[in-house]
Amino acid sequence: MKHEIPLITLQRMPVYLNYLKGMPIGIKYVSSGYIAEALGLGEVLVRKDLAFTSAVGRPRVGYLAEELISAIENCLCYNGKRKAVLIGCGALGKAILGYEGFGYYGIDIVAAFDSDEKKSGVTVAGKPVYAIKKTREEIERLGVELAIICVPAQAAQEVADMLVESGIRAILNFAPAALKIPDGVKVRQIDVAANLAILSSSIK
Amino acid sequence: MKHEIPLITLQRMPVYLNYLKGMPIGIKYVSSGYIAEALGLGEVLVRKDLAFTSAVGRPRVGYLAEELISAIENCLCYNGKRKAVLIGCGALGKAILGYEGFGYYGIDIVAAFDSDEKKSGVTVAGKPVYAIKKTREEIERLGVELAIICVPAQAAQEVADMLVESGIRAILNFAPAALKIPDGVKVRQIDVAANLAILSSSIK
DNA sequence: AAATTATAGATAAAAAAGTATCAAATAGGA
DNA sequence: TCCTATTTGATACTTTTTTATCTATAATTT
Repeated sequence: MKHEIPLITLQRMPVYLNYLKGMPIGIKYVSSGYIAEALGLGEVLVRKDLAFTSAVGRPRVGYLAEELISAIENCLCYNGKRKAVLIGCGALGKAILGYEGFGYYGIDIVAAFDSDEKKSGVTVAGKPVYAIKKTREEIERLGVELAIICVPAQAAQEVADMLVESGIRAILNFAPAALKIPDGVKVRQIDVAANLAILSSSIK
Repeated sequence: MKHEIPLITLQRMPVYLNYLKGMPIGIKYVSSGYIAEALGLGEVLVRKDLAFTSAVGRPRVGYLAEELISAIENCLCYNGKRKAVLIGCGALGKAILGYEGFGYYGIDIVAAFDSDEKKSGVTVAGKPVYAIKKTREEIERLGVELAIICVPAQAAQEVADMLVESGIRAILNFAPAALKIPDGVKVRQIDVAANLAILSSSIK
């Protein structure tokens, strides 16, 4: 495996992984051309991406599917298990808590927080919900590195500041607000409406 | 406005828009440097992006905020209003139906569909829910162009095929599955777990 | 066993995206 | 009114990303 996988390659890794996991179980080998065709990418691009993993392909055959899957998984969670918390147990927060598939990437949502004290003490999808003022304490106690923000846009910056102070190292932000975050803390933004707008603009 | 805005620029448009809309109302002009600083981008990049809109800046002053906002909005929904449907009224589907902010981009979710017939007839966040077998009929009747897939991964391809047959032109897919879609129909994928995994991998 | 073919992996080229530099414009102050 | 500082928009340059080409390898066919 080479060093420092470019973000753009990293972003394609889950796409490869999904495709590979979705293949019929009988298939033992996959070629880069086959993957490229299925995903609408160039075959050289696929090979270059896969070159960042530890998988090696065999001429005339391709990659051993099973090996490729674990090589990509390894690449996506090569630091082992990571803990995450979720802030904001509204409809979206609850939906995410119920979402299976984090474990898949070595991520474990260990707790959720909400400003509505009435929600404290309950569990959603098996995850305990705490009052938001307990956030820092719990993050430090549990050694959490990742956070998911599902609060309304107006509250997002305040929550983000608190998360950064608590030592969180990466934030997935669903609030439609550009967060001001110090260097060193990574942020990714998911704005559902914006994504649909981008699609809408790109059709004539 | 130049022609054919690159996707990468289009993707930043909502970011600019959010930032601009979040500014204190007293501010009349914004410079590219100011925006760049706030969003952690290069100032030339911001100017290049904004050059795709119809907004023109004034030397020594910057862009008229109000004008810039509508220029970007115009750019993101320059075809006017678009109708969308949502397939799959589980927790995530309901959360999205309740999400305000589509109208903002000229998008109107006009109906939702679910395979569970018990949900037919009800409304979620004011949107009518129909049986999934009515999808094609309703899409054609209402002249819908956009669709949001919120069904489980196993069902996603089948739903996507039906949407394409019904004449849908762009799909926002929340199911963690790579969809095989004919050219001409645009797809964007949002995979929550994958996004968190990418973040997780990018911290050391 | 030799020839053929499909595929990986490497290298080179091209295209796209981002960054730096600079002239022109203009607001504000001397 | 003239000078200075700031900001746009254009152009040139650099870096990143993607695509094309080529060589080596190994499975398959002859």
